[in-house]
Amino acid sequence: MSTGEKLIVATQELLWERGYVGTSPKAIQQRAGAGQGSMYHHFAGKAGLAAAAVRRSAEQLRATAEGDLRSSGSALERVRAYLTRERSVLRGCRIGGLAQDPDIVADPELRRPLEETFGWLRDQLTEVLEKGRRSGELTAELDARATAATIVAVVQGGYVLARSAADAAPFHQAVDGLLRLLEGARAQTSPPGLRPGTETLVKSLPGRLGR
Amino acid sequence: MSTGEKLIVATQELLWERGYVGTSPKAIQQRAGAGQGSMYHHFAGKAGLAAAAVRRSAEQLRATAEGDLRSSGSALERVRAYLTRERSVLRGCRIGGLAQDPDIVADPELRRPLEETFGWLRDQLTEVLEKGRRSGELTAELDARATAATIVAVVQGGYVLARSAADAAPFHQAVDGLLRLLEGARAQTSPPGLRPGTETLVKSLPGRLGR
DNA sequence: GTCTATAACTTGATAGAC
DNA sequence: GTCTATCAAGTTATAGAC
Repeated sequence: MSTGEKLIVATQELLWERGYVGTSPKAIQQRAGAGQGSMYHHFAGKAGLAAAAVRRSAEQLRATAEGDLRSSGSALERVRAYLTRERSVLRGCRIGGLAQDPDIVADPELRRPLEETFGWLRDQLTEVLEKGRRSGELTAELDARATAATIVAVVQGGYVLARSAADAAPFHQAVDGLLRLLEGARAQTSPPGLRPGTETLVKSLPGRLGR
Repeated sequence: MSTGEKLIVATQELLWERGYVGTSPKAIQQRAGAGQGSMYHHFAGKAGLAAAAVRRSAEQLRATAEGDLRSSGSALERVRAYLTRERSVLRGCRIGGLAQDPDIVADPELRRPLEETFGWLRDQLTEVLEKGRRSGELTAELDARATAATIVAVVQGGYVLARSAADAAPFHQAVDGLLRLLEGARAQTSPPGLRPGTETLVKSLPGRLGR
């Protein structure tokens, strides 16, 4: 691995662990096994190196989410795959965690990858939900765009609750609560073309929020 | 206001704006209009002062949330009051934002107010939802505890999305999506004692997720 | 490309005068 | 109680040797 690469990887790790404000060039150099001169030769200071590291982390997050959301199955199964993927909950989100950092949100070049990542993620989820709605899996009243924002927010907020409690449980509880609510958004009427009797409709109700 | 008070207030502001790692004793002293000696006379260094400030912010957050959740109305109306209260969305949560700070979560004295605040908040919401469930307003299948975690997570995650986008819209969208899902958790059968006809049941369905 | 030296400044705290 | 002086260590670079 080149020195430039090592510096980016070290910066990614430190940004995740300590944020931008809490990460010093010295710490980056030590972790990367590179000297001062190397760092300033390859990058334009701390901000330039951080920008490269944040863009890299954003790419990786996208690749991972893409795997979950493009899995086979119904819309709800894809959303469930995304929500229940294994995560290092107590470490938090590599991208979302940076949103709290004042120097990240103040610098457009550092903030843009965050905005783009969450925008892309909401777009992907919106598409999955909208397809589920149009196929008759989800209720016609579902607002796919708003629901997508809710899903992403639950994950990001779950991290906050887990780190506050030093325990992953609140994260999983929040996800569980969301999944139950989403199951309540399954269409009660059948997809276009079928005509269920009233009895079918009524019988399906008690299980609306069950697993 | 006493010098001790001024130092606490200044620290509260700076913790909100810049986090713990990003806040220096010097900045606190300047904002409070106090010298080095004053600060170290009243508090045991940066950590001690921060602990007092975090506890103060936690108390204030609780008082505010209590006002929303103890308002009159149905369970859903109380939850809605909490979720739609006016917030300075782009500033983020004074308490939740600190969960990202490595030095906050590493120090039990600094992290405990966060854990207690979110624990208390989830307890309050659980109680509101459970009352709604038992009264027949909400579906019997609702998991009050998990749903409470989801609600808190949406707010905290909404802040993350808004700060990432430098725009309050994603916050409001996430809350909107959650409120629509919660309306889908309204009981379809009437409270115990009433016996609605099938017609009423069917007619109520199309509005399940509407406003 | 990578290294060390140096610089100007900030950080977090202590000492002691008043 | 509040102030200024002082301090060792760290921060974010730049300069120039190799």
